[in-house]
Amino acid sequence: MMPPPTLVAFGLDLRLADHPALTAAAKSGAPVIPVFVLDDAAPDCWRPGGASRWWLHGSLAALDASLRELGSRLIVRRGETISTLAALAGETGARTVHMTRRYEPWAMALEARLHRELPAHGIELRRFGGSLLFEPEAVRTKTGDPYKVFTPFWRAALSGAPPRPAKPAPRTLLSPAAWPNSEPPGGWNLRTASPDWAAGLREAWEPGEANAHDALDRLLAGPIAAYPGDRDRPDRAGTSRLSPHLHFGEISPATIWHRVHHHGADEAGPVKFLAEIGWREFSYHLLSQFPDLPDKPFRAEFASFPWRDDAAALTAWKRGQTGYPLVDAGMRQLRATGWMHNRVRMVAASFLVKHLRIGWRRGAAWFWDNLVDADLASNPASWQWVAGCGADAAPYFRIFNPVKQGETFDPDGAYVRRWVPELARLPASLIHAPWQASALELAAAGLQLGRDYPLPIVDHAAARNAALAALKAMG
DNA sequence: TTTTGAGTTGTTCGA
DNA sequence: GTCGAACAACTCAAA
Repeated sequence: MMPPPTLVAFGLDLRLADHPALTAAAKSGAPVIPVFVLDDAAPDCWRPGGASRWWLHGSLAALDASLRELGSRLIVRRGETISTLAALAGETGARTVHMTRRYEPWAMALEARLHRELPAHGIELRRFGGSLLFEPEAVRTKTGDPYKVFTPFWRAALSGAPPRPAKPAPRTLLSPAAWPNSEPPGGWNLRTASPDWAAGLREAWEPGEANAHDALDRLLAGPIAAYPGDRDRPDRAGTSRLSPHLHFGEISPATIWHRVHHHGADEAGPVKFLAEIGWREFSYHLLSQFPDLPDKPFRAEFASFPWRDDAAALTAWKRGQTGYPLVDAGMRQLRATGWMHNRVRMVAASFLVKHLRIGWRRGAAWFWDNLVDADLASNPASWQWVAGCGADAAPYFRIFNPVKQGETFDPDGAYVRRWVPELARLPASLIHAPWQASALELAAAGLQLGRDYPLPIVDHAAARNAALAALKAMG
């Protein structure tokens, strides 16, 4: 007699390799029913934005295809999580649900409810790690408090036991006697056909576990050696581009950690790259300890900061029409590809928060809707860091100069030329500050400022001084 | 309890 | 053009 099947409820863990919840189900000898429940109505659930939904569609399709190679498949259902899982258990006779632990406040509340309420349906819930290298409660100061500064956090994390070894994907999965019905995810409208705003996403990305591993391979084959410097160059392919794969759990941080560590544990490139994985860990550590992170400034005095309400400026920022080429290039890259280079994210975010003095939550909301790697830990933690109200935040006088940043990190202007083509014919010496071009130079570049490309919507020096004054007044 | 050293990513000014 | 100092003071984490 076959034991009752186990439901493996997928979330942000859309992979087969190094998936403790799946591996445990496979090893138990019971049939495995992989399910994904889209619960858009869960309270405060931060439903994925447009770019994330596009990615989710592709990632679910890839997971289903991988499961079919093992003779299994992915069952997808849309609805309230608890009743949907209970219904599936009723249809299949399942008595156990496996899932990977999550750390978003709404997800932790949902898991607590599942833990409480599933037994009434005769179902046992088992939760597993796998989305982080270190569980948040495992990294504590000597007094037992959570860390609030990155460097001691990461030092303490690295000084303990190394992350568990990555598990291989299960080689076989037992099928149930009969598969329950699955909805066609195509009917979920995760990807809208018209208007086809996703053309740029398709060109830039391919979701799925295999592509996540390809991205890691590419990093290790070359860019990792020059990572400490090249990661800051938006005109080069110096970053890993792993963020959306990691967000959706197509690859586990433990897999990354061990492969990078094996590649060169003491070299500057691997150390720096793993520190970026560390920032992801730190953000989750913060979110799990301070669930208000997405909504409230970590430093409470910022609650009274007089953010400006300037709809026209906000729109100009979103559209990449601020008149500052590096900011505009980044904002257009975001809209076109669902991603923005990290260095440019800092500059664009700083511009919104300091030059325009528009609140960080407005910026975070736009990023949430447009990033394929939109993440409820990293996104608000990083915005708060830039705004100066976060944990371990930049000092208030640290205001990025978008011209200087462009000249330093995009010295030839290649990045700006790519994303702001109306400036493409300007020489490198003018491309980050086109308003300094003479009439002759503008004519030679076929450019009329104010018509083809905006004049700066604020003056850098004046905006900088106003931000410094406002921040000083708050303290 | 008190003390001490340190803290992702910058800019500007004046010598 | 290059360099060091100033930009503030505070909080965190460990000794």
